Amino acid sequence: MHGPGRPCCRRGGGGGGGAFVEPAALAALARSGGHGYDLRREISELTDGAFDVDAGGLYRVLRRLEEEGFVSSRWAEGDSGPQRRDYELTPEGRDLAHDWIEHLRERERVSSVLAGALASSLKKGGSTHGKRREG
Amino acid sequence: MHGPGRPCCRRGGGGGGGAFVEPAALAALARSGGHGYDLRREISELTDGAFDVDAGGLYRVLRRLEEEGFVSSRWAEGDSGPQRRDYELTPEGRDLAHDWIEHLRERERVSSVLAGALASSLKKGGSTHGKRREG
DNA sequence: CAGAGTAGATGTATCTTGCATATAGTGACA
DNA sequence: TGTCACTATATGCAAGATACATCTACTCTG
Repeated sequence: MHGPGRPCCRRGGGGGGGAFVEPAALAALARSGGHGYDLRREISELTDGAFDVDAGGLYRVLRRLEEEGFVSSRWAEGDSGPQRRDYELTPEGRDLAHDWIEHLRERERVSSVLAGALASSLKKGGSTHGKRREG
Repeated sequence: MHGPGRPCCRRGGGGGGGAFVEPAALAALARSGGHGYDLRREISELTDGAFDVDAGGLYRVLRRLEEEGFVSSRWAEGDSGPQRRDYELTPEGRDLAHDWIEHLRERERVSSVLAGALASSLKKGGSTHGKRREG
């Protein structure tokens, strides 16, 4: 997005500038903790159904986050069903979440600016085309 | 993001849900048209420097967009310098831009909701951790 | 046993991005 | 002339992210 080497949302190549699954997982985790399958519903509720995470992708993110020390997990003890893994944010995870807040705010702003620019230019151009360098 | 097969920002796999370069290019194009190198500055100005596109990536997007019929281009005729390619939005490109507006608005909303959820949960949890189910 | 639902995980294709690098014309400078 | 910087376009490559399909495993229902 802007600079490389940011601790959050920038790990190397590209991929959309950090994307949504990671912060969504963090947000759901910060709200309710628990296991992955529930986290998915939490995310869906948080965003009013606008953002529905792929289950496989969520587990993948959760495990990556754990590898990096941002969440910790353990198998739940009550075993009356399929094994559940309970996730919890670590202090580092909360720091990461803080970084994400700023990043998301900026993304919000960029989205807004871009949408606005698109809307105003399209309105001006109307049905022909919006090139106002028509000498 | 939500459904597959959307004409805009969803072409198959992943990649951040459509990302920013394409809509940024569209926005710059809708505002001023012109050639790629200038479009880059336009994007930077549009977003107050918050979003600086990689030049190579921009050209790549521009060409893809052209392949798909959303922009058209031709080599500029005044040749007192390196060859420039002038880009222009096609009517299809304006339709795509319209789709992007809605998509960006939603992205704006999701970013906002996620940032808000993160912020409020983190505040509640403070230094320990915010596990509690609103109860 | 078959089927559905919960829960977790992996494989793979496709896409996006950032960085490095190549090409090419023009002007500045030694 | 040779080199450097700037404008302008373009490609190669590595790193990451996502969607979809698929696999395992446990439980309950019929």
